[in-house]
Amino acid sequence: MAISEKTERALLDLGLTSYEIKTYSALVQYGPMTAINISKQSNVPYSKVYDVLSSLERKGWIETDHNRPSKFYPKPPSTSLETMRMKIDADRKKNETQVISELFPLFEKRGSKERPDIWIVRGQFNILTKLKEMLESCTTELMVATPLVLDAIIDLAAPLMMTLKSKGVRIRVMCTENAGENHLKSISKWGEIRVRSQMFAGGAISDSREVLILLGADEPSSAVAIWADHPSLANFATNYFQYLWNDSKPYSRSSA
Amino acid sequence: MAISEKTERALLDLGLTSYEIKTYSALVQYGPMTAINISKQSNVPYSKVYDVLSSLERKGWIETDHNRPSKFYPKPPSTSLETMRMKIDADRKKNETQVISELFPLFEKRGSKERPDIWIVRGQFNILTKLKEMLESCTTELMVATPLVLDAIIDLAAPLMMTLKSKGVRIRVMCTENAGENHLKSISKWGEIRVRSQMFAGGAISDSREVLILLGADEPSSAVAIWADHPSLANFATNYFQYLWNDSKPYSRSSA
DNA sequence: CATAATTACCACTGTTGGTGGTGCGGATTA
DNA sequence: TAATCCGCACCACCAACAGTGGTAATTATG
Repeated sequence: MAISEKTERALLDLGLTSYEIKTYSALVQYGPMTAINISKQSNVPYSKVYDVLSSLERKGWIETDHNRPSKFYPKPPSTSLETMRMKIDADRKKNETQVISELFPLFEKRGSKERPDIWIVRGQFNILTKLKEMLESCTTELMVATPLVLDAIIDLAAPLMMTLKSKGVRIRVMCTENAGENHLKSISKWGEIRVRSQMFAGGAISDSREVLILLGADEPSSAVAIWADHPSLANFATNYFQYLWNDSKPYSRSSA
Repeated sequence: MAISEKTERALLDLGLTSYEIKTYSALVQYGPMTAINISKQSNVPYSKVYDVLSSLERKGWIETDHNRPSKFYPKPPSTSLETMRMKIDADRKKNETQVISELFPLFEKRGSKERPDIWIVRGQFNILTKLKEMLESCTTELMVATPLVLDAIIDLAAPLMMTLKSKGVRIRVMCTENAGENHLKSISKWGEIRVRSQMFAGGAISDSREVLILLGADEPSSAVAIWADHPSLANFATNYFQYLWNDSKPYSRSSA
């Protein structure tokens, strides 16, 4: 057998067909070959090999001299992936500007005032987006409680947090004791940290006004959160956070 | 009618179905609505509306209160696009690391020495990738001749060029007189420029050793280039470039 | 409380585009 | 002429989607 099922899945997701995967992985494993040998090694019908090869060349995964018989050379996976990313990003950017230029004016005209002030937000990515919205409008104070520290959140938040800090926003983060040392360190660059042994739900409070409460789920895709702009809910959450905060141990860096 | 064909195409490319497009654009145009009204405005069969709406919510294009009747709210297009980008990038990163971790060792083991030293490179993106490879291995001297200045190239090249310059590489760029002032200015940040009235083909020469010759085409996707590591071809190209260079006018910034 | 109206949702069918799979035939070279 | 190279044409299959039917749940109304 050729490559692991996981890698095959990954390549499929990246937009290769199963023939293309067989062909490329054969080239990578056994080195440059002619079409015939590729067909033998990869079990791709010979009459399809040229379709597949030209498609792979177009997509940037292989190169070919144009001799007779042609030999085909795999590019390094890193190069292929980068070419692919360039192509996709370029296409997407074009689409995005097109969409924004036409739809955003319509959206703005309506105004978005009719939005209610409490929402159920479903799905990890929607939650992250909401969180980002919150961070962008935060001006004086941010409180975060998180039972588990998600890489995704750190990645997303870090740059925004830095700018927040430079604007003088007080940032407090509370996590559980099992959080990784690395995460804590990177957080401590922009916020105060306290740790506690147990925590039941996560959340964020911005300016004691906006609240996001995370209701964890087994799968990230089915995660649910409540976002609210209600003063009362915000007050309640703020109070509760204060209580927990006072009941938690300050975290001090090993280097401090 | 609702939105332009171009935007519809763009949204399709971004992964929405035609029902989803109708639904979302109706929401953007007429503001938040209930399912029934959405069905009427968008001409999506009522019995399908909930499927479509929940799919749109999952993808991050709309939000909903969960009342009876539910009202549905479009998110700003910019937000939707960003959520989408986050999701795609995350998936892709996972796939990429998986692929690299498994395939790159195989690739390295074979070594890529068997590669011939002259190549036909097809397609704009493959050419750009090749160019990047050249830039990365360039150590002392770079010559570029370009009849038309492509934004894509500038974008790609600028950061690399800066590092090249800081490593002491001499960079010379030759273009035609009709090149835009902006482009020339940004190029002049990292290289010497000369302009001439006419030029028939573009190309790049790195360290008088590696050559890339551009054979223009009508469509960018069918562009073709020749890349070579042949000393003789490189010498010929270098000579020719020198001749053209001496025959061209230096470009001086208006601000200089 | 019973009934009608509305809302929310489910199940099925036909179509379509893309891919896997197979055969053939023209072109090129020895 | 024979063998190999290259590519086209075709069919079967599958997943995703447009489109159509209907049913359960909830709410309004007499």
